[in-house]
Amino acid sequence: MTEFEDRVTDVIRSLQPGEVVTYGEVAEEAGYPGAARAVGNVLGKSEGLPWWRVVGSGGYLKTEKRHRQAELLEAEGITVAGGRVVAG
DNA sequence: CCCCTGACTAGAA
DNA sequence: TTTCTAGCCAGGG
Repeated sequence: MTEFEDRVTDVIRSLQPGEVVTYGEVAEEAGYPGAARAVGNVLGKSEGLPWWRVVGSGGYLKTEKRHRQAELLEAEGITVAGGRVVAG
């Protein structure tokens, strides 16, 4: 477990139900601005994390599990349409 | 160290 | 709107 993974996992685990952030925001909060890609890698490697609360730029669901992600997000009161999170 | 890949992002054509 | 390029960080060969 690297410090990077430690930071990223900590940030993601601190997310509350209904809270959605982007890979870039997670990377920035973790102290690694620009490491959005590495954030995605950590999400895929780590387990037991609310990965569905992390989306792409603009709220777009980029993952292969976007269908599952949409269901999980809607289960938390978040609306997903057109493959992206609807803000409002 | 160098090269390629990946759940990324912003800018330009 | 779609396609391509440049930048960022981490991991494996």
